[in-house]
Amino acid sequence: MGYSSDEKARESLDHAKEIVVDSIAETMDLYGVTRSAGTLYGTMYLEGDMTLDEMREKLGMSKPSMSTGVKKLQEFNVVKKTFRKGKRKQTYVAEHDFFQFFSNFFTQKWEREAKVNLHSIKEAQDILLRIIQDDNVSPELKEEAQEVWHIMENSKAYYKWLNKLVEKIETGEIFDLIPIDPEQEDET
Amino acid sequence: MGYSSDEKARESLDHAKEIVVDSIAETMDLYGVTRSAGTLYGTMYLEGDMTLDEMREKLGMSKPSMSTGVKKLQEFNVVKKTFRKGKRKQTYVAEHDFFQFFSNFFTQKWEREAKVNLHSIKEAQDILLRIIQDDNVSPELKEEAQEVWHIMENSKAYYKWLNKLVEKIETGEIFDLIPIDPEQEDET
DNA sequence: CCAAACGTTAAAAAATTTCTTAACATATTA
DNA sequence: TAATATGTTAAGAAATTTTTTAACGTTTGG
Repeated sequence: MGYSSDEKARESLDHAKEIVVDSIAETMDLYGVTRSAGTLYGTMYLEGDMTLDEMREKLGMSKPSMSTGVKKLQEFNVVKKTFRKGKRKQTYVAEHDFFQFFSNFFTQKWEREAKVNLHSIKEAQDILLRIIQDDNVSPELKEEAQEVWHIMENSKAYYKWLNKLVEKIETGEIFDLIPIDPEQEDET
Repeated sequence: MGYSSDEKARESLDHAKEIVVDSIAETMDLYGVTRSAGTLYGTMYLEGDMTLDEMREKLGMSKPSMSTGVKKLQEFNVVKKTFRKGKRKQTYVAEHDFFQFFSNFFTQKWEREAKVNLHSIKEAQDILLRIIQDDNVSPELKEEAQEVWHIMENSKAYYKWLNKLVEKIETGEIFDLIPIDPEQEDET
């Protein structure tokens, strides 16, 4: 009894998962993560911890693809290795707290942005200063150099703010400033 | 007098700009914007308003590339059309307030993320609920459906928080919560 | 200590994306 | 109104990225 119902239900269940996994993949695509890595993350998010072979089977892709996909997700700090008792194969688990995902993903990028750009600005401003202080350079060029110098100088405030934002997120202070809404009652 | 100095100075100045433009392009690459669009933005940021032909010449690329590049940047709300007096050609200007850039760029993505995912979750949860309430489905499958339902339910809080964050940024409240550091004195 | 399993790396193939050339539509000016 | 300038679209070419197959080293279990 209910055997055929189970078959249909299984199909529905998988379909429901697919909808959300695709949605997660599309979202990650927005931020420059490839769709397949996004699908991988989404799948692990809903299925729980998985081995490379389980991923391969689920996504219908090759094992090296899974391996490199997982590696990329690990770079973003949203997937970690785990152990499954008695199992020989390595398993991996997706960060399933999206707040933590947000934190790990964006702070890493913003930190890098601030660092890289502040460094470039320093380098560029040094060059510009040498032009500005060189008496053999025409006033027109000096003025242009000064303009560019100022544009760069002004942008520093942004990168410094970005670093502050990163800190507020890493310490969790951000959730004092912008609280997470309390959970609603379950409907089930 | 100083003519050869000017030539060298011009070269230095351009080099200084390039360093920062490259840096900006690399940063935008981090967020999934192509390097050429990033370079385009960075160039406009330092050079001021430009026509498509000026971009073409500066970047050494074709005009249609410039056209599509600008269009993409407009989608991200970081480039706008402007008018240059007496000029027939259309000019474009890059958002040169990085705080505004940040706001325009990320709130758009986060808004989309929240909308797309909340919609998918609704759709998926409807399907899952039908399984859960179907008496012909085996308890094992029901339980799995319920587990997945809960995972999805829990994630809603994140998307709601994301919408709050977007609002705080759009209204500028975020800068009350995380103030921009006061500018330092000029060194020139 | 041998054999099989596992995961990664390397090279080749496939797919996608980006860019260019060419054609087109629209608008401007003479 | 004709001729030219401007920007976009479309189709093809080029380049890059992603994926797979194959080979390799390492580990584990018999």
